[in-house]
Amino acid sequence: MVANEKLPHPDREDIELTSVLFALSDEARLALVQQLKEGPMDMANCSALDPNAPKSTRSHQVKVLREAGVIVSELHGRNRRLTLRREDIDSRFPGLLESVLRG
Amino acid sequence: MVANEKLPHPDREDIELTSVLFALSDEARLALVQQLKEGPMDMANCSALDPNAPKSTRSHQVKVLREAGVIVSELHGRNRRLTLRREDIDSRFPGLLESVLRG
DNA sequence: ACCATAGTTCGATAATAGTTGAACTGTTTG
DNA sequence: CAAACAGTTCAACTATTATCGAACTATGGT
Repeated sequence: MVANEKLPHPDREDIELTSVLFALSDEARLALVQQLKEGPMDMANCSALDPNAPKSTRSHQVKVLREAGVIVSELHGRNRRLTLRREDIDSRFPGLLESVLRG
Repeated sequence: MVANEKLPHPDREDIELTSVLFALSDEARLALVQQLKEGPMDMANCSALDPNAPKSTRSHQVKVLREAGVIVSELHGRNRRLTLRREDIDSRFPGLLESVLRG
């Protein structure tokens, strides 16, 4: 049913505040999240992920956000489609995303 | 007028979101901030700052929060009185502290 | 089947952060 | 003024993160 996952994502109840705050405490990662507030987007199309940076670097930046539970990264064609876990974060930490996405 | 300061604090407008998020992304520092939401408190009385830890360690933990603009550390007798910069943070990033202090 | 695309993973290295003891600064108390 | 108190600063060390090239994996297109 679900697109091939393979990459681990924490369950909603396992999302930790400190991990989320850490993931968002980096300019590049924060910029990506800001971009994703508009809606899901393929990694390849995210201008927030510096296209000049090596792909291993971009992959790592996405990984930190994924492992913290901030975004979902799912296979979509031969791309990775990134989606902000808005409801999960809102449910765990009401108001957090809203305030961060404004900043 | 103001108690002897010496330690630098960023002006309100210089407080950066990523620095604040980073400062709050550590368990020990977050616990201290949680404690300070009740009101100002002297370092020496903060149970959130592990009393068994060396004072250089406690001093460093406080420094990160101070330099990020999360707390004020002012001389008060021979103690340091720590105060959450609630209005400054609220003004810069509305809703952020409220959501973090609940988590 | 083959090749290109879009990533992931691994291993090495660089950069940033955290911990701590020792020496130092400023303040209150005797 | 001297000792005690409360912390800061410094320097060395450890630990965690970030960056990046190279090899690998999976999918789509021809």
